[in-house]
Amino acid sequence: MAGLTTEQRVRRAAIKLFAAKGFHGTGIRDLAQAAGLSSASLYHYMGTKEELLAELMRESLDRLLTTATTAVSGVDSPVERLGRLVVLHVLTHAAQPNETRVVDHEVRALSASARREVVRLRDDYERLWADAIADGIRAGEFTSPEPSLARLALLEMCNGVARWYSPRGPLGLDELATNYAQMAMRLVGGPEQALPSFEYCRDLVSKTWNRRR
Amino acid sequence: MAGLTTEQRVRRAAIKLFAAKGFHGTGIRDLAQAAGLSSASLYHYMGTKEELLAELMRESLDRLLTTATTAVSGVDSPVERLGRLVVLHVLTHAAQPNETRVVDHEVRALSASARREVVRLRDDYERLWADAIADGIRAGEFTSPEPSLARLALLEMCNGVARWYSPRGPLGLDELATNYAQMAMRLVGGPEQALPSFEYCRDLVSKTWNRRR
Amino acid sequence: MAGLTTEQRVRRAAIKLFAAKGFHGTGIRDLAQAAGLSSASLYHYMGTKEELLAELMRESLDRLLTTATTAVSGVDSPVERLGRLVVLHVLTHAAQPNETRVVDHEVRALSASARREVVRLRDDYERLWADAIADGIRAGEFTSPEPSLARLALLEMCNGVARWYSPRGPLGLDELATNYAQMAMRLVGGPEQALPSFEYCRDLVSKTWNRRR
Amino acid sequence: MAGLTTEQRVRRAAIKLFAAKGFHGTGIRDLAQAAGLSSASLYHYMGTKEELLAELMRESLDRLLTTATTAVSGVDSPVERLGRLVVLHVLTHAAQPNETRVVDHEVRALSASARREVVRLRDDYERLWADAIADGIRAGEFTSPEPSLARLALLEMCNGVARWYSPRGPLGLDELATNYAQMAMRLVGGPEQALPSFEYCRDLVSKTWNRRR
DNA sequence: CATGAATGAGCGTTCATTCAT
DNA sequence: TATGAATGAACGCTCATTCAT
Repeated sequence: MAGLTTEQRVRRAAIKLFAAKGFHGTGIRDLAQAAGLSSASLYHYMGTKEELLAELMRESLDRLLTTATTAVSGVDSPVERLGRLVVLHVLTHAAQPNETRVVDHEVRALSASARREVVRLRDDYERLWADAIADGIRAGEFTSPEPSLARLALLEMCNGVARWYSPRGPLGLDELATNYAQMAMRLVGGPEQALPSFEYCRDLVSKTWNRRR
Repeated sequence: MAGLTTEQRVRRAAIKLFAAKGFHGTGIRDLAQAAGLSSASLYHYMGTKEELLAELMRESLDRLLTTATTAVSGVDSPVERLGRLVVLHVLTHAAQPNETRVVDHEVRALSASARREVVRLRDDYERLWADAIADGIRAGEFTSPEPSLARLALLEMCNGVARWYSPRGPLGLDELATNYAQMAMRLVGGPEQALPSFEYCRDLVSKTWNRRR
Repeated sequence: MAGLTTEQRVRRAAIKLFAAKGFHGTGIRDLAQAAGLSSASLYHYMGTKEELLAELMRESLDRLLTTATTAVSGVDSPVERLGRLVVLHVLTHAAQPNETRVVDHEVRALSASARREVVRLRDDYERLWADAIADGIRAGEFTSPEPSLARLALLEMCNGVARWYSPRGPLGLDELATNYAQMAMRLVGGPEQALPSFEYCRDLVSKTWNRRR
Repeated sequence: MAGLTTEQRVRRAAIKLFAAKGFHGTGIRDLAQAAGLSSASLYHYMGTKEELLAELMRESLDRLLTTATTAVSGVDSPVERLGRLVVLHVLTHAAQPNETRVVDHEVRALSASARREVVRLRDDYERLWADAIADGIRAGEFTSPEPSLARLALLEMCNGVARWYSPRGPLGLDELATNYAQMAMRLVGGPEQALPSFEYCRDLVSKTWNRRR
């Protein structure tokens, strides 16, 4: 925990606890204890508990969206674009499972207005996937009878990684990502040997998440 | 709500609310109101809130496991088995999204002992998938470099259905299930034209879920 | 429990539980279970919980007062009267410890009006002791500088029996009663060899408590 | 109430209410009101209601045991020892009737483990009495056919003081204590003119109870 | 910055009691 | 007689939040 500001410690504690026990299952006192503060002091570093959640979610989605936009912009090949999206998504979910779980599970805990923002970010992100799939079909590289279904299936299957992947397990990040990219390509009927550069994606993810808020 | 016993009304209310707001986000008074009772009366029909959750989860998983076991037992072809599992899973998640969401999201809210039971049921269920995939690979019908990854990817992708499918949307249950079966076959490199009987699976699911507890 | 009416079972259960856990520590459901009834059925045999307590206390005190009045009326000797009071009191407290404990501990749980009745009965009972002591002093058989103090000391010391006496312990009822009578005589400076008839008192107590309500 | 910390106010309120209405008859809201706090604030100054009770009882018994041990240690004469024990006990029960009533009445409300501690303290205390009586008999100064009975009778008779003594009544503490010492001596057949120093005992009690926790 | 103190509101649960059957 | 069903009120306790210091 050395080198972290108190605010960062609060946010880390929140992410960890919200991921592990849920937003409603995490008390303000749990948070305070995990951050090494009194519960009163917590309020120097956050608004309400719900505002903290909203911030964390917006930030996580922001990073994901930014990274993905960077990765696919200017890339013509839909195959390459979809491949990059899958690998980025999987790497992010494997490397930041707590952030990811919070984003995926706690939308319902947000107030209406915060939820709207988050949903909009999520929609923007999913559009990148939808576009890659649609372009791939148009270009004759993918064959999906129901492109929306494919998108949803792909996203859910990749989200799942956050729920079970462990760096102490048998699979390295590269194998994990490559396998998922292959499964994704198969799922949309694309060329499965055409996989994106793992190193490129890994560096992109790492750059995004090491950048301090 | 006609024709339901009070206990059933309580359980339905619990499933709906736990699915919508989470276990910790649902108060006993919410539950009572949704069931049309006072909060004191609730306790004629349940033990503690947590015991109610545990019962609901066990029952849902029990049904899923029973249905799936029925569907695959005695079937030799791994392709047919996996196909049926996918269709059953998708139909169940589309038709009973609340039960399913609770099962998938609220394991962490269970006490240690209840969690053990639920995890065991889930493990039994996943074994059916693992066996079908492993047998398919052995028989040369599937080609998956990492069978466990394939199983996890398939399950997560099918779970997702409960989060977004709406019977009022453009897709019917048959299209939904058939598409998922096709995507699943592609994902494991199997023969995608060999799809299981939708009617058979639909009847099985319907029989399981119409049976009153 | 054979041969008891349901009402008697209820009263016995109440006495036992009120003695063991206190009036406020005993729930209506405890009572029902101990009496072998549903809590609703209980109300066929009692008024409110508090009325039940009041009845039990009045009845116990009534018996004690009646027995004691019988034992001392027409007896001239204050020594004999005080001796009988001590033996009766001790025997009652040893044989009916639950009734006694309730009477001694739960006055505060009564409503004002019920408390008044109970206190009046108690006062009548204590008057018998006060008279015996005063007469003994007047007759030169007792020497107590503060007769009220002696009365209170005697009563409390005898009440204590209900808190610890066990028929399975080393002391029989006769030794117990005789010893207490001796200690009492000493305490008021009376002739300690002049002890009342144990058999007479035992029979009186036994007659009083075997009489069904 | 001036000069008291909030914690002390809470404890005083608890002692007063537990004594007056019993542990189970006292609600957390009663406690809060008597202490001048909200029921939530109460929990800054105590653990659970039951832990508060246990603390209060342990502390009261601790003081009693300490005072009594001080008073009798190094004293050879059993007559003097028993006399001091009686006077200390009576003074304590007259001066701190609430503490005393709680200790004497609410043992049953304790959890098993707290009860064990309290009973052990009580046993240690009663041993001082048992030793004084046994030594007195051995020395030929007391004549008690059943020493245990004498001990129990003495203790109960002295406990009673807390139930009725009022400083606004006709008796001063000195008369009260002296009379009880005399009655006690008579009860065990000891020399009743040999009474312990009232002033010594009064100062000891007062020192013990004025010491702030 | 940091926190002890404080609280209104609410938590899950149990209370004593009633009543239709 | 007997009870399942029902409930308003209260239980002991924790919640997220504020604020004076």
